[in-house]
Amino acid sequence: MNVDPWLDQLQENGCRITDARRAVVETVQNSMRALTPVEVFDRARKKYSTLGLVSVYRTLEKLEELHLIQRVHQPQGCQAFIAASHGHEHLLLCQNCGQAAFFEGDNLDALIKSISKKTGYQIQDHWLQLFGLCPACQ
Amino acid sequence: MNVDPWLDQLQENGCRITDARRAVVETVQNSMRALTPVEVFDRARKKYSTLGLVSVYRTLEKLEELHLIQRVHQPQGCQAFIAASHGHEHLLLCQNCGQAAFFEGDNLDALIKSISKKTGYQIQDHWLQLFGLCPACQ
DNA sequence: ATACTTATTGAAAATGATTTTCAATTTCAA
DNA sequence: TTGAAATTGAAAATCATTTTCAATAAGTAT
Repeated sequence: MNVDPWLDQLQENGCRITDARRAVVETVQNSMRALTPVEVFDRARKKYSTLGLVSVYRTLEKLEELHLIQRVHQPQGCQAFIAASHGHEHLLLCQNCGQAAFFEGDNLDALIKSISKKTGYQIQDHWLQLFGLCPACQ
Repeated sequence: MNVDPWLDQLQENGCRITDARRAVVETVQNSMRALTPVEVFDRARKKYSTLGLVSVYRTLEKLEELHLIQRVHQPQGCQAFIAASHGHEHLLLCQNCGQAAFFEGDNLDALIKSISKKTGYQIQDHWLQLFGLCPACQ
């Protein structure tokens, strides 16, 4: 089997393990911030120089399907990906360096119940994201 | 002066009021859901048939600068715009028909303080968005 | 090890969204 | 009414992403 759980998951879902995939997986896993496809491409190519951008797109698509990575929405754009949270966690992003942290412990039940009553909407899901400065950038 | 506050605002910021801008402004104001540039174009062209898509992009850009409209982020995409909220309000979106409602009254101070302490981040801003079904779609 | 089926590859072309360029037109202040 | 400057739509350019395709490589069966 593989050393890496993401590669395992890919393999279990009928994918073959290739150098291109290894390079993309490793690049995303090693990053503290969300990366765009081109950023993944540039970083991964330092180790695997013949990598194609198309393979980056395809691998990111697979990883997103398997919920191993998730898209990060920001005012500047929504093309970047980061290793996915486990369970119910939300993102906290540094507006200076982009460093990402997850947190849990939001309790929005009371709010959601109140909004549901006021608006008549049946609420199914929520997005919460915090922006600020990481310790190093303050 | 103009009847419409958005047109007033545009004018106050050095813009000229044209039929193209009137058509875009009216279209966005009359929509209960977020619209993409192409959707605005299609709707607005029913009243103003020579409108160009480029003018839609340009007018939306101006309206966003003036905080009269805001971009709406959704799993399916982030190209749509809606009339902006006034003050501190968040979006509630119907996942079936797209109808949007704003709500206020989130109190995240306790959560934010706690996350700030745990992570060391200095928190400056937050995004909160609810998804569900509007009364008509339930 | 070997052969073979099938997924994967990178390059190039195609697509789709958005931006820029430009000459003609229109707004609005003088 | 006039004229400077903003705005227009069309076409071209750009940028991100997807599709197509023939060559290659992974992994299963032999």
